[in-house]
Amino acid sequence: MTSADSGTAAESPAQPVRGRPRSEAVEQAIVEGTMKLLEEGVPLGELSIERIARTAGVGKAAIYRRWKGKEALFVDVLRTVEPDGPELPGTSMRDDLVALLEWQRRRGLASRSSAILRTAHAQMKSSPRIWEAYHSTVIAPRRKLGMEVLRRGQRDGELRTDLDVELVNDLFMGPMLVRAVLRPDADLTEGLAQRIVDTLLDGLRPPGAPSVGGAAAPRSVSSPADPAECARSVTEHP
Amino acid sequence: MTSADSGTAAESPAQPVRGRPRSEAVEQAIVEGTMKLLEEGVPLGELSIERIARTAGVGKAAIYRRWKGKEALFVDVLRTVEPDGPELPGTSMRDDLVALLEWQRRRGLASRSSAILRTAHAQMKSSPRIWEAYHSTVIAPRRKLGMEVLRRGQRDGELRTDLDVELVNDLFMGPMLVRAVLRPDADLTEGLAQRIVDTLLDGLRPPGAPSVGGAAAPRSVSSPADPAECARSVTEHP
DNA sequence: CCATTTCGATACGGCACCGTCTCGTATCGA
DNA sequence: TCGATACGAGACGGTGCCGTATCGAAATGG
Repeated sequence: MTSADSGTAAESPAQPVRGRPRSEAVEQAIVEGTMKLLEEGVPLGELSIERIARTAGVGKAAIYRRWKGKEALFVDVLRTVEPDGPELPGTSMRDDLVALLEWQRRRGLASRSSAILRTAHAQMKSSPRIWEAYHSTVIAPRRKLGMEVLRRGQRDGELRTDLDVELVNDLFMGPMLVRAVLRPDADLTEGLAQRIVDTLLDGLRPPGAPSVGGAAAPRSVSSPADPAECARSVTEHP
Repeated sequence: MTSADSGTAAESPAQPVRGRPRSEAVEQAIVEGTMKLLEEGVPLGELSIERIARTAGVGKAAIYRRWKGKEALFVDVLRTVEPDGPELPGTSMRDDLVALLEWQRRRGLASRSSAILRTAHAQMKSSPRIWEAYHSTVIAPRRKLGMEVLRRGQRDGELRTDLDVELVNDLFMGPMLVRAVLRPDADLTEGLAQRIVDTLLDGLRPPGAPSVGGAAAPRSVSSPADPAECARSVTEHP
């Protein structure tokens, strides 16, 4: 994708590579060294090419030969470290959601992924390029996956159809993301994914649906009687 | 309270201040300048005493006279910028939760608070002192407040008693936090707090409990018998 | 009036890093 | 064998920041 060149480049169709080829081992050492530093909690601001070169045991030139600067390198590392998305069982929306959340939970437990995740979120405000790369390669696909699961759930009668799937997606992912990303000391015990999904489903499942727990009376949720007159009452704050 | 403590000595009980007193304006200029830089997205790693002094229009010595270093200053800025917690209406658990989430939403919309919040989260991994200060002065009290609201809700029959309040708290706060803190481009439209709380409550409310307004059907959520209650359904979603 | 302390400004030596460039060596294609 | 390129190492001048010190000018109390 964008800027792909900077990445593990060397994809030149017709290239009469004349001299010594670039060492793949050096490539890996650089990325690995960067990840190691990131894992140790070194913020992006304290990362320097010289320090990475020292850690990786390579010369500075070897890095500048491949990447334009620290930022481009970081984007590549971001893409490299990202684990593959979870495999969805496909048996039901509920099971798929559990799988998605369970994957997030494990990811939060992995220090490598976790630390880099944090740094990425930290820097995205100051560096639109990093945020752009991270969003398009990591967040967007995962989010899209969640949406599809939810929409399928709506078709199959596992999820109320009167709700905005964007919101529902955040209702499911939010709690786990907060624990995995925002709070380093949070509880991420086994079974958390199921608990979240099932607790939420108890209210999200449409009236007559079978599955885990029985649902009860029908409910009509969002049909405002008269928006005009009840519009405020909660909206004012000094 | 703002300033004048934590960082440096300052609070000496009986001090025969002999010479020229420290200017309160200088104090404010320093904190204000730091906030301005933080707002602009400058990460903590790129913040320097010299840059702060330049921005604030003060001498470096004026800063070193008050704070031990960049970290101590940042902790003080953190405390200063943090807005007061929300006032809870106390009419019901549901209303209190809406107030809590609404406060988070507004906070997410305020660029100042938001940017500093992000930076704080970014740096806490690498700097335990900052995380400690931020956690004890900001996160812990707010979290405690949420817990109390939920426990009171359990006592009053507004919330199922078979659920872990820690988890429930994350179920409520997670979605809003994700949008406010993690995703800079997220949707934070008016009425989001109500939508989250009510959608979740539809499953969190114990079986036989009456709706907010009381009376009638257990689960008929939005049959607005009470105008104060129908505010939740105001969504104006694009 | 004078000692004391703060003010902005700035000079100081030191340090880490920047990005480029040059070594001597290693490794490829021709 | 030879030209080209990559390798680690590190020299190079430049930049920005560090934390301290010093300056003359305010501002306070005794």
